Amino acid sequence: MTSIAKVSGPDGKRAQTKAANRQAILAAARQVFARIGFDATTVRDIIRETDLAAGTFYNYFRSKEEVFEAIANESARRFRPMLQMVREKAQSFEEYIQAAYGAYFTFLQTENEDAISSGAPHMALIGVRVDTPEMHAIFDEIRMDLEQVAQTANISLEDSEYLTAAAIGIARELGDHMLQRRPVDVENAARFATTLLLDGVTGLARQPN
Amino acid sequence: MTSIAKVSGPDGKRAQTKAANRQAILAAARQVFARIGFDATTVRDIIRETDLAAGTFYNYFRSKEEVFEAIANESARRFRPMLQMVREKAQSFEEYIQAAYGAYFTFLQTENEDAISSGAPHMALIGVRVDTPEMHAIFDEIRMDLEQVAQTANISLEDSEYLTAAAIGIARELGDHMLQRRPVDVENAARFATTLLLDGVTGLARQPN
Amino acid sequence: MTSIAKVSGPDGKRAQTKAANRQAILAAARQVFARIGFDATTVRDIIRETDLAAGTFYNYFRSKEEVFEAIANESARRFRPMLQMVREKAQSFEEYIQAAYGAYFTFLQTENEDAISSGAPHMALIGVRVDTPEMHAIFDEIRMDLEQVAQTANISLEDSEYLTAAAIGIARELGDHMLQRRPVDVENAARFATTLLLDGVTGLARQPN
Amino acid sequence: MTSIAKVSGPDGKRAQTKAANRQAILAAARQVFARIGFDATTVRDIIRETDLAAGTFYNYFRSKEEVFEAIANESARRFRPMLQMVREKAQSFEEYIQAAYGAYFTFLQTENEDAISSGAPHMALIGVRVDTPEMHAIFDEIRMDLEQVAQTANISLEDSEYLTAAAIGIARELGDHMLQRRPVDVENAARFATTLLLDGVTGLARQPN
DNA sequence: CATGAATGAGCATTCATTCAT
DNA sequence: GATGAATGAATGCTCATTCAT
Repeated sequence: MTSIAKVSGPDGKRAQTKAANRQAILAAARQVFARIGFDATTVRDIIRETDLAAGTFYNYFRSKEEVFEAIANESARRFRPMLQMVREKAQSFEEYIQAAYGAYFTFLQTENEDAISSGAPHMALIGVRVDTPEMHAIFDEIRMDLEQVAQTANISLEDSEYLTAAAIGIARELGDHMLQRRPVDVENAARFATTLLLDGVTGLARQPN
Repeated sequence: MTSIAKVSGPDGKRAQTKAANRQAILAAARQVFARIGFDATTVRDIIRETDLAAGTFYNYFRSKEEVFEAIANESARRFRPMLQMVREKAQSFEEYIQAAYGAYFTFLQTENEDAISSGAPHMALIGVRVDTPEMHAIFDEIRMDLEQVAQTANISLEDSEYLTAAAIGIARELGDHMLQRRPVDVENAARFATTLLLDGVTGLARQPN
Repeated sequence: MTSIAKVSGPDGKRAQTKAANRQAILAAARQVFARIGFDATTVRDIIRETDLAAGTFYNYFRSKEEVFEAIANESARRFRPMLQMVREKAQSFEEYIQAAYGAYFTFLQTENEDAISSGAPHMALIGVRVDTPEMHAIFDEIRMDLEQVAQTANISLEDSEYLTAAAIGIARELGDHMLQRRPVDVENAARFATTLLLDGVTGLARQPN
Repeated sequence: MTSIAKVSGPDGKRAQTKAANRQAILAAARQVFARIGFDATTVRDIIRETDLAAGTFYNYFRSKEEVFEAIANESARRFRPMLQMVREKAQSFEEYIQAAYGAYFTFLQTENEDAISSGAPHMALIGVRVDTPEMHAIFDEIRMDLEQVAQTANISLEDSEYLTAAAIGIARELGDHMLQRRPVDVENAARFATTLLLDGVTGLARQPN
């Protein structure tokens, strides 16, 4: 129950209630998605987690897909600036990778803070792990960044796709495991991923944890 | 339509029918899952792809989840021997990695052969990409294999989990992209993954595609 | 309650039940349409008048529109042969008109027999009073028949449409009133309509009821 | 958008607003009824065609049925004086019929002027074609007028109901078709209906269009 | 065992109506 | 008196599952 419907206090303006309700729905959706997964979630599940009535849902979203997109886009919108900052500040390929993994894992931790403390199982879904236009844009950004170094490193452009895929695969899978550990150690995960991507197992052997 | 039910011709051997129907359902399920995805699939969708009647489904499976598990376990059961062979034949860490990625990508290609030729979109889901007990067993096997080398390479045991995760992340993501390319180039993907895992970008730069 | 669901007697074959259920739905729909009108009717209203379950409706029809069409087409299919017989037997324009009105009013009475005895208000809707392809075909038939005489009577073809409209208007409105009277006097209504159409008020004045 | 609500300009006379809003709702309702039909119309459809808010609707009407009745009654209230004038001026039965049909078809054209120019499909519904007390009053008036001549023409009183029904049936059906023609020829329709009612097909044959 | 129609719970969605502002 | 968001009953429809044949 997260809604604040029917706020009638001194500052309970219409607009505030409306925004609050929207947030209530989003919050409820996040929770339910995390708990039972997107596909299993019904609109009823979402509003049930709320003080609102069934019909009210449709004053804010047209479907659970739309809520999901809103959540995902919101995540993406929050993540992109971080990535941009990383790109702008990075002085070398190594730095870029290091900072990018750091940003992603930090972001992942932040996004799932609620889920982490409550122990919800599906949390990894509520990260950056979806196929939204916004998401694809992010992945393309990463790919373009990597392409630069791919050329520098004399790796044929054709495989920049594979390299991006691998980098993301590492991020995703490692991220899932990182979120399961207590305490959640962003630093360690980022270092691990960076070293692995740059130097492989060979590199990991050289600088043990 | 893959079922053999109601075969009453001269060679309509009754004895086979039962096993054949089970296979018919499994085949139909595989197709539908690949076409529209697991969650969108209904039991009706599956039996419709069959000569069988609705009720017959429940003579073989209790739910679509059970069919899915059966498919997944079947995949796992097919993949495990491959992995074991890889482990037994490998003379070094490098060889193991190389052979394991080769086996996985080959397996992926084989499993999705139908989907590949028909251009179905959800094929990646029908691979080894699920959380089944059988699946976990596979991942644990891999992890144990990697742990050996982790020790050898002087990487702390604590991170063998991360290493496994990363290796699997690379396999999954790279596998998805590999399946999208025409022709599907298993060799290339395996080489790429192996090199990256062993030596990282540094290694890739040394031996371009 | 008109359904015969779950007939399990000695002759209770599947096929029979199925046909019976279809008829049960049609009968129920006819009743409800007659009682509260098409638009006010819901699918639930229809099945409630039945022993069947909600979902069963959709085993037979895709929507209430489809039931309605089935009813209307059925009516049309029953009426057309009558009209054809009329056309074939008629030796003159007068005979055609007389027989056509007679056929229509008889048909109307028959169709609404249930409604007449139960006193339902919307019965006129369940006659031939709808816009179905089948219906239009009937009206076109009538128009073509009338066009023949229109030429014979030296009335410009352009107005055969008006003449048909007028003839039908008389039939409809008179039919409604006929159905309200007790006893329902088909003979009288047919004679009245025929005389009016042929000779107008002038004619009516000459041969009072 | 026909409402004048929220006019706050220099000439925004408050006093008019209330009456104006009522008219705005009526006008909007007329449009929507004409466009999609009464049953398909929702209160929301009506207010959406307005500058007003959803709740405001209920300050003026209790339901769409009430709006509809208001429209119908308004139509009736506009038509009755015409009919009275016809009755008062008519010197003979023929003149009465002629003038009455003329008045009705003219009225029909006027009422549907908007629909005619915009090509809306449901226009015929928005005429005099409903069962309202006001409507019945009109029909009774007509019937009483006709009864006079019925006696004069030596037609038994018992059938004045049928005669009225027939006259109205002709008017309705002919009216529908008249509205479909371009240009809408009121004169012609009135002459046709009059001749038919008075002398029937025999009469039509004598004075072709 | 196979069949396939019946079942009825459950979901998405709409909409008239209310009511705090 | 106007506003427009909230309400929740009502509807169409789907689908897993059962069961008589």
